[in-house]
Amino acid sequence: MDNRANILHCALQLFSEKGYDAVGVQEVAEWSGITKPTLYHYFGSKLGLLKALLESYQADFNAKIQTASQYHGDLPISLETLARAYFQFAQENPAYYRMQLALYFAPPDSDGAVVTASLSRAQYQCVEEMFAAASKDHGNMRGRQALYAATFIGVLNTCIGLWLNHALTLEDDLLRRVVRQFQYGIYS
Amino acid sequence: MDNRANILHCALQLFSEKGYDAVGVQEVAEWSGITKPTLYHYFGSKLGLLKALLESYQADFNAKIQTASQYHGDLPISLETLARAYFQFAQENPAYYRMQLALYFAPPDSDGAVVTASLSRAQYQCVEEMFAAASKDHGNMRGRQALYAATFIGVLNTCIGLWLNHALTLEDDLLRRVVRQFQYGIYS
DNA sequence: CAAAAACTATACCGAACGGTATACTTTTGG
DNA sequence: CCAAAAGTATACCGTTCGGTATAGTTTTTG
Repeated sequence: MDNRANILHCALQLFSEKGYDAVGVQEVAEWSGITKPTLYHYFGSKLGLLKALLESYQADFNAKIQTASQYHGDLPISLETLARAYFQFAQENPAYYRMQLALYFAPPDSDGAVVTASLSRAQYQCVEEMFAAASKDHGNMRGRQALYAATFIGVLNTCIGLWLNHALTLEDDLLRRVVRQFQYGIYS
Repeated sequence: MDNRANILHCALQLFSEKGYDAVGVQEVAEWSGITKPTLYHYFGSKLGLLKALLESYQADFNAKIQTASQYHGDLPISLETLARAYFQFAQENPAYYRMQLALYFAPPDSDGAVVTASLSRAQYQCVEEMFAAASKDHGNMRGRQALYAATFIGVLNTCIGLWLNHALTLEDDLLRRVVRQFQYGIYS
């Protein structure tokens, strides 16, 4: 068993359930079945552990969003593809999504928020570019790509947040409804 | 100067900027110009301090949302009134709103999330009841009050979150646009 | 005016914090 | 086969954590 991967896995579980600040290095080491110097050998510091964790997942996530946010001339299809990518990633990595969501809304001076900021910005930009591309076909959207990107991601995150707290299920039915509601709102 | 109120004020600033877990009791005491036993005299524990802080603000906030979420037969007006109440409270209490937002998305086993849960549920319920009342006049909405409440609050929180990070301004223009977009999405 | 209640500070508790110096074992490469 | 590099553990560092015992000072109240 790979120690490094195992530490990352245990850290993700703990961070996502209790929060980065509330989890001690000692605790991560114990859950991983190793000792602190081993953890420090691989990650250098507690913050280094968090960075490694974020990078290992976010690279994959951002790549998927990048692919899904390509605009091919049909906005409804693009929105649905994008929403599906978000829902699918969240369902495949619920613990990570929970942690990422908490870090995104974490206080600005916290360690977590600082590290997360740049990673989530890249993703946000992909979506904004999709709306910018679509606005060529939908004149009345012009100049509002940023707001659309933010609110669309916001709605998706709202749904995923509810799903993580078992307040709803991420069915295909919900996805289509949410996308349709958003899309009709734009056309107004 | 009232010590109790002063401690609450300083705690709010620190919690909202650095996060509940990352702030020590000692730190709050120093900023407040008092010592730890004084703080413990008033609040009993660190968690007691957080509870007192939440209750002192949330009572006011929930009352305002309760008032603003009354449905008087006109959904567009209700939505706008409600959105205005959210924006106004956030603008009047930016530090508190930042903290409350962070706590809402905090990991489920963290102290903050447990304390926040019940408070935010009351508010959520007000909004859901508004949509339920409105669905009598809008048949096609029936059965989706919960989803509408969640996504509407989600959009508002998205906007407020962006405003807190200086990514946009909460102008009346934005408010009307967001409300209109949401409302047209419903009618679809 | 005295006694009880409320308030505040000094000094301290054990535990946990993030992090490391040192040494020992295992693996790797010439 | 040996040496260098990588990996791991024991034991410890100083600091800060949340919380408190005790005692002194105000303020309120009978």
